[in-house]
Amino acid sequence: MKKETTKEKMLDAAIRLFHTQGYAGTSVRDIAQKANVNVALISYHFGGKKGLYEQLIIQFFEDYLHILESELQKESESLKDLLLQVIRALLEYQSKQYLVARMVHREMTLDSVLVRELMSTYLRKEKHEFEQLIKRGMTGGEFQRQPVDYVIIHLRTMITMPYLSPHYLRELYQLSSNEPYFIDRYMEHLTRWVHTWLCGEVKSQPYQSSLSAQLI
Amino acid sequence: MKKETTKEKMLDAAIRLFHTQGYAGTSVRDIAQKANVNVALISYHFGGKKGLYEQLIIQFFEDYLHILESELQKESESLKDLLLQVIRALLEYQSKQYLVARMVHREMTLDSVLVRELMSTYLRKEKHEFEQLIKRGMTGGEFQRQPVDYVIIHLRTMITMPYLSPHYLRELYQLSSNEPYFIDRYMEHLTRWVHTWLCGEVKSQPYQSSLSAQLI
Amino acid sequence: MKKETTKEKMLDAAIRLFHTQGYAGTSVRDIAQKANVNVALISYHFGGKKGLYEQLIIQFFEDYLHILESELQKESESLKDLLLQVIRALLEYQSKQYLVARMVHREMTLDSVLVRELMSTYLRKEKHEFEQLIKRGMTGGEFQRQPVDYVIIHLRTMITMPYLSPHYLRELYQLSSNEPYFIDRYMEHLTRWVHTWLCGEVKSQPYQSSLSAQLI
Amino acid sequence: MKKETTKEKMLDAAIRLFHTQGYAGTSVRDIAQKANVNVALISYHFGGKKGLYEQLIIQFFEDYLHILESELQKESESLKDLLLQVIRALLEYQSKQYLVARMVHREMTLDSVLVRELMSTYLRKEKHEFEQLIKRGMTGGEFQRQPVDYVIIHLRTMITMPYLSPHYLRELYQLSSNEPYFIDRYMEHLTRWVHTWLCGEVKSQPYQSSLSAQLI
DNA sequence: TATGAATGAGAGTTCATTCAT
DNA sequence: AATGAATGAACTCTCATTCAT
Repeated sequence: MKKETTKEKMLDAAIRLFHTQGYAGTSVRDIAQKANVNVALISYHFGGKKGLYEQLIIQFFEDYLHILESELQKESESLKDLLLQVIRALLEYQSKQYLVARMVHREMTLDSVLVRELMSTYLRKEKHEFEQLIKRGMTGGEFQRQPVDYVIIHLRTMITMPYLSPHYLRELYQLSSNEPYFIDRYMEHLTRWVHTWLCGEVKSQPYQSSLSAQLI
Repeated sequence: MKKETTKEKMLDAAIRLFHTQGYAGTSVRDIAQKANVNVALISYHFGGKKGLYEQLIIQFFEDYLHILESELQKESESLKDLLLQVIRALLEYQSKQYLVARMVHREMTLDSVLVRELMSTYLRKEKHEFEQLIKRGMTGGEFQRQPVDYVIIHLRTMITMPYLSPHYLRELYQLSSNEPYFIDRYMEHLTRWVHTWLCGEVKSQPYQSSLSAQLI
Repeated sequence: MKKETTKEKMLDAAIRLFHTQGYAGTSVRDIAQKANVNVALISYHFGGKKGLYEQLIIQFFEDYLHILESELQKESESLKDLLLQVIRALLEYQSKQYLVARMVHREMTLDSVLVRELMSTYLRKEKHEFEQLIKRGMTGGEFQRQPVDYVIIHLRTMITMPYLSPHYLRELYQLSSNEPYFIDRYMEHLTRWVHTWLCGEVKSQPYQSSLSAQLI
Repeated sequence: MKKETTKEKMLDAAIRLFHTQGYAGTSVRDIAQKANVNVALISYHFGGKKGLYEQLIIQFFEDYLHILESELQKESESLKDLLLQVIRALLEYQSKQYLVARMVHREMTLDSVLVRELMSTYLRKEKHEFEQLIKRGMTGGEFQRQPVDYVIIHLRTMITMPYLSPHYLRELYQLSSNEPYFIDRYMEHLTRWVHTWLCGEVKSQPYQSSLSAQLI
């Protein structure tokens, strides 16, 4: 087993606590205690609580965007398949580190200088990439013509929802947004959404799914 | 001009600050200063910061549920129209006091004792009401058969989205979730969603809208 | 006996500690402990350690300048007597609160924003008042003509010396700058200085003083 | 170009910072950063912050006293000239390393164990040397009889003044105590002081100086 | 109701020093 | 001789609440 460095221990502890209690609700002493390291090391290694926090968020967005862009460069039979592939990749990435994902998405609901900066760098790019894809599909006739903005908003809402409302899903539907099982099920739903909504395909027969039959 | 009572001044100030900085990020001194009242009065009137906070949240949910339930008792031509009427009412209610709405929805993304209590009282009821409506529609053939849970999750996600991601909408799409204009536009989108997704109506012709034509 | 208010207790304790250990060498806990009050009250009443410090210094200079100006407006037989009267008044004022005086004069040897501000407000005025007096004496023939600046520097140096070098005086000469006895003795010296140096009076006979005879 | 050793770099940085912010107001990290060396080296080379500090002060006094004593052993026409020669030598020494001089003289205004030790070793010797000189002059009739102690205090005050109040001189009189020009001008003043005060010479004519005429 | 003072706990950060390398 | 990490104590200040008036 690989030994965790002090920095890693601190990052891990911080993620857990920020996720549960939020940034302002978490003290550096909490973090240090959970990580079993000296309190002063947070300032030493990250330049303070805020620095640690921002490092986590920025790292998340860097990786998130990298996945989005590299997925979009892959080849695919159709734009529809490409889109579904991208969606799945983003869900899986978030699922893999769902604590950070939840922390980040909640942070983005606040109105702060940091949030505005993150918006104008990462989310602007994300929006641009989605736009390109959707517009190409519309031009090529694969996607139905409709307001692009609302499509993207709708799409993004559904991609982030499991990490913005994990407790709602868990408490009321016994769904764990961080388990692979959930992604498979959720992808079914999203696939249907892409087919009917975006491509305008007529469903010739009633809904059928071995997996989710019991939920009807 | 009506004079604001001390309690009202405090509530107003608290809403603004909780909305901007979150609960833990707001101090009672901030609130008292913004409300221009003595700090000790927060403990006196609300039994402390937490009491003030909970009062705001509970009041929101009480009203929210009341609207949901009273709308559901109204008569309507079809369940589809009833559903759309409910959606609009909930959007309008949240829009009317969007600061509280944003505060509440963000709070629900945390994991605390309070959240779990709110879930099991208010959101459980909300889920139940939606379930009744959807299931009735499916039984009667008005709605397509599909997993009810995912429909509700999808529905609720779209109803709360404008108040969970207001800054995203504003920064990247110049959309203000608290303006009546937005609700009209957003309802168009949701109406289409209900028609195609829930009712399975085939769109015989390309998307047409005088309002949003320029967005295509 | 009059009861000391909390603010007064804090000011007293702060003076003693700042005097002994300097500003940076004194902690707010030291002050609070010595004053027997809660630490938080320093921030509450003075807006922090720095605020308390500055209040002490500014108060000193305000009073110092007030004494200087009011003494200068008194009537006197000669400018020489007026000057000596002013010197004595300033020495007595400093002696009365010698702890603050020492603290302030030491602070003025540092180079900080605060010091520059104090210089350009209080010490500039002090310089101006001295200048007026000296120049009047020179014009009237009472004082010998010589570089005014150096006279003032010399004068001020001697007025502040007992409070800048109290430990030197105490350790090596057993002189206590805060005792009335010292002022009388020191005034003898300064009187001679004013007579011979400023007025150019010839000393017709060897030095005679009942008080200081033993020191020859 | 000569390369500065690590120890020298640290000493230089320390002098600058102690001079500006005082001992307690300067952190070892400040020093290490300014010197561009590792923090731990301060403890390694000097046994800690205090060690570094004391080394600077003791070095200053050692040199100071050495100059005083060696100047006093030189031959001179008169004691008056010898005294003036000593004064100039001490001013020049302090001027050469005015940062340390200022730091040391300010430190001596505090009340600490270190200060008392320095007093009883170096300043006691300084006092003794001055005493010898003055008393010899009085016995020989060259100096006027008067209280020796006050003469020495007065003398020492004027020798240290430029390094105790450099900012006062700079801000209000545009005088730089560390420039050779200043010493020349200041020596004029001190020479006059020695002549009139100590030797009791009658000034037969008004003050005349090509250098300072404009200051009258 | 309303106020300003007071409280004790805890916040984040910096401190001088020590340690293993 | 030099380094970067680590330590535990101390720093100033703010926290939510309580108290007497």
